[in-house]
Amino acid sequence: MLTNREIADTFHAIADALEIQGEDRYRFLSYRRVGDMIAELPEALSAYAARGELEDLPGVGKVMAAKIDELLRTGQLDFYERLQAELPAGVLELLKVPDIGPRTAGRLYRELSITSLESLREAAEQGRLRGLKGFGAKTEQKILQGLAQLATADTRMLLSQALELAERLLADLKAAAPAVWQATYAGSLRRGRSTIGDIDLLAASEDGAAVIAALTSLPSVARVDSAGDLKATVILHSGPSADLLVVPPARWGSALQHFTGSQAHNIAFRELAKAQGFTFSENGFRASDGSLVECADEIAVYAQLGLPYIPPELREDQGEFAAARAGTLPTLVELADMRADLHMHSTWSDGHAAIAAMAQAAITRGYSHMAITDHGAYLGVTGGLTPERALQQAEEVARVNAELAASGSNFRVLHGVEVDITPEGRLALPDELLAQLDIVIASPHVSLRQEREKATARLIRAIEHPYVDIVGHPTGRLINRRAGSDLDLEPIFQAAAASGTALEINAGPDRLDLDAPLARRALELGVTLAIDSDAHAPDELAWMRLGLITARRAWVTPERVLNCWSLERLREWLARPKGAR
DNA sequence: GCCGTTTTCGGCCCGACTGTTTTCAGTCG
Repeated sequence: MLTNREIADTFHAIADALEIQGEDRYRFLSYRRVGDMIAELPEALSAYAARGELEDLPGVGKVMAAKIDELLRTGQLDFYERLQAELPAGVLELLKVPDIGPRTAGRLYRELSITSLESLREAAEQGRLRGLKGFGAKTEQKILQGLAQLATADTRMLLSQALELAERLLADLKAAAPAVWQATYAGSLRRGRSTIGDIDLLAASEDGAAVIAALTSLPSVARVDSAGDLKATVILHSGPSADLLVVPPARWGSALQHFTGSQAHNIAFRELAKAQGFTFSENGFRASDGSLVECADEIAVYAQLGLPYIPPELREDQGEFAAARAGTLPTLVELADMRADLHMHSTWSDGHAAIAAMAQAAITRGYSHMAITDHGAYLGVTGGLTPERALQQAEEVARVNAELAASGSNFRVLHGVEVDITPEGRLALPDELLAQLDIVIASPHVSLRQEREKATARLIRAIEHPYVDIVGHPTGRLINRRAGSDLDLEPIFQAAAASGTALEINAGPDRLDLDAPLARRALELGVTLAIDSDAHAPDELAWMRLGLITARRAWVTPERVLNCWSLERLREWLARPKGAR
């Protein structure tokens, strides 16, 4: 059975092929929109198909539904096969090169028989491109540069890397350009996606040219790709590119809304504006008489169409407009709601700090409690806790709590463990020990390549274990390095909801697992969530921010998150038999 | 190819920057 990802890729390929062939704009756009929609879908397409709901999906009509159905049933698509026969797959690859779009790709294929990145490079090096009408030496150079860039920038940045880079760039820009009144990052970074392609920056200033000049002369900038009076694109020494847009302060709101996206959200928003007699752009709302309504903040942008403010993390055209109209937008969890971090390690296993030091760091972050959850001994985990050492650790936790109480602090440390889930779904520590601990996280660390059926049964068995409170990083994915386990998530979420087991949004920068679409579906099915740093050092408690952003993208409210509960409420929940939670 | 608070046909988001074509198409976000 094809995954949503594979089917989305097929639709994107169809859209690209149709566009290169010069098909009607709105025909290929409809394929692209459906591809985008499928990529963000919370449930497997087969589930919608089984319920006969394909045509209820936005942008899917009879034709699209039949194509999805054919892909699900046969694993291939006749229509797509025929397209591929007309247009070699290598031609679609050309679209990955910056500055090569569908028109250019089509001409390169038809006029120079270029069918791969390799043959494109040869043709450019031999100076054959400039023979084409409209192509000069400069264009040829740009294409060669684009090909080189493609070879280096093959993976997207982690959210954590992009945040750090953007914040440094903003600081540098503000220092170099006094004319900047306000500046922030926008794009997929502001929406909190788990990986980021390039950095989008927005600055408010009355002197756009000065701000653009300041950006292009920053030491961190390797190359200027384009630069006008209002926007510029630069390539950074560290590899990624950054786009800067400069607008007058009076247009800050409309520009920020425009530049934050997503594209799908913007299209839907602009269609709404149109229905109310406006055209909307980064400059504001233009009425039919030509007058312009400027918006200094985003609240005014949404208010113009009678909508409440929609937080950036929700702007994916995944139901946020309907919720906004109905007044049912969620009150998203915030950093200030977080009272605890319930998954972290100390020198008792593979962490780098003592329990007391981790507690101090947690106190500094404003938490009221935390759980220390060192690894249980199993297979390769070095220094994992044996039952004996776990009991010794309990004494240290008690000492730390006694010292905290003696110093007048109300902060408390819960004693837990992160126990391994064996390939069969058993736990790697004895029940007698687990029963004595305050909190138990069970996580998969080994045998992550099991068959779907086995992997699913394994996780459900752990979820249903009477002493498991949280399942940590449920899929085991590592961003850019390892896909998660092949899991049937619906029954897993149902089991978690029914058994009163929380599922984790692990905030580790390369985990973010569950990711946002999965966490959103888990929430819909009634699962309680935990958002935890999995810190191995005091500084890493700051990773909570990444988990929080991911949770917000999943429409998570504080009520549904263990970490947002008071210590009393959490203790009460932990003390209850699992079936009664 | 889809779709409906100007509905079942006629629309479909918007604008800046670049190169090269002296008036704009192509690309991008």
